[in-house]
Amino acid sequence: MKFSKTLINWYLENKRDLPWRSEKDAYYIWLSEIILQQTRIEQGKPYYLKFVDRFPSVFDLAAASEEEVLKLWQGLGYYSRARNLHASAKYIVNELKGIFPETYKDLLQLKGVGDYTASAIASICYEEPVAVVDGNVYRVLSRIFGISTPINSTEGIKEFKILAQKLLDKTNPSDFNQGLMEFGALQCKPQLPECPTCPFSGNCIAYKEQRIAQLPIKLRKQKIRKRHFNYLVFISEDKETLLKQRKGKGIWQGLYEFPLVETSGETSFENLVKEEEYQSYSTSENTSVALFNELPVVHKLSHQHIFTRFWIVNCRELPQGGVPLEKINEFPVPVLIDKFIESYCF
DNA sequence: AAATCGGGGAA
DNA sequence: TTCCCAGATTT
Repeated sequence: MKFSKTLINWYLENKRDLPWRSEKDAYYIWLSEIILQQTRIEQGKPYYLKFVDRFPSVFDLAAASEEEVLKLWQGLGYYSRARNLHASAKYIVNELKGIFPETYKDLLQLKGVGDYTASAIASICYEEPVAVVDGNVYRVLSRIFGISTPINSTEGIKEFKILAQKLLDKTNPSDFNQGLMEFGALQCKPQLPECPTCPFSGNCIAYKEQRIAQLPIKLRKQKIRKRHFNYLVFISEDKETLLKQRKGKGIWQGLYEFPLVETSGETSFENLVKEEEYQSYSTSENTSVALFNELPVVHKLSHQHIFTRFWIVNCRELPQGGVPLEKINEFPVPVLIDKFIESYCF
C-alpha cells in the first residue's frame, strides 16, 4: 500500500484528542504551533489553554502588553517565542487588518515562524501541499528509509524536506502532516519504538538492519558554559524590593530578576559590592547582609549551568523604583527566580 | 555552518 | 547523567 495511505489510516485510528485538533482557525493553530516549538505536548497544553482563554482573538493578543504575554509564558522557556508572538499579533492587526496570512510564503514573513511552522499552518488551515519536518518526521523518515545523513546538517535538512514533500499526500496535507508527527510521537518513539505493531515494519530499513537505536543521526554536542550569579535581594523596612528587567542579548530577555552581580566564581559580599553601583545603599548603616544559601542553587539550561547565590540585604529604604513585595508575583520572572520567591516567603 | 535560546520528562 | 521535545534566529 502507498506510504501516505498507510500513514493516514494509522492516524485516523490512533490520533489523540488535543485541544487544537480539528481546529482550522489559523490564529489558534498558530498559537499552538509556536507554543509547541521544542516543547512536549504535555508541557505546552496548559499554556495553550491559558492563552486561548485570555486571548480569544488575535486582537486581544495584540492589545495586551508584552509584559502580560511574558507573564503568561513564564516557565515555558525560549522567551523570544513570546515576544515574537506578540509582535506578530500586532503586525497582523495593524498591517493586515487582523486577517491572517493564508499561504506558506506569506506566513514565513511572521516573526517566529520558520519553515516548519509556516508549513504546519498552511497545510492544517488551508490544505496547502507543503510538508512539515519536525523532530518526529526526521526520526520516522530516517528509520523507515534508512537515511544516515545527520538531521542537523545543511544536507540533511534539505534531503528530509525533499523526501517529506515527495511523500506528502497532496489531496490531504493536513492529515498527512499531523499523521506523520503523531506517528513519530506515539509509535516510532525515540526510545523503544513499537516496532512489533508498526504498519511500516515490513518496509522499514532500520528495523530490517537493526539500526533503530542508531537513527536518526544527530551531530555535535554543545558544551555547557558555567556561570555564577549573585542576586541581591533587597528588603526595605516598608517591605519593598528591587527588580530589574533583563535587556540586550542573552537569556531571559524581557524577564525580571533581582539586581545581579555575575562573578567568575564564588565570592564574598565585600567583593560583590565593591565594584558595583549598589554600594551606595547596600553598604550604608542600618543594613544587614545575609547569605541565603551557602550551597549555590544550580539552575540547568540546555546550554549553561548557572550556580546561584541569593544575598538578603535588609535596609532602611530603597532609592526609587522599589517593588512592593505583595506585587512581586505580577512580574514575569525566570523559573530560577520564581523558585526562590516561592521558597523564601518574604 | 555553528551558536544560542529554557525547562521538563523519561530512561 | 543523557537525550529530546510539533524550531527559529543570530552570529
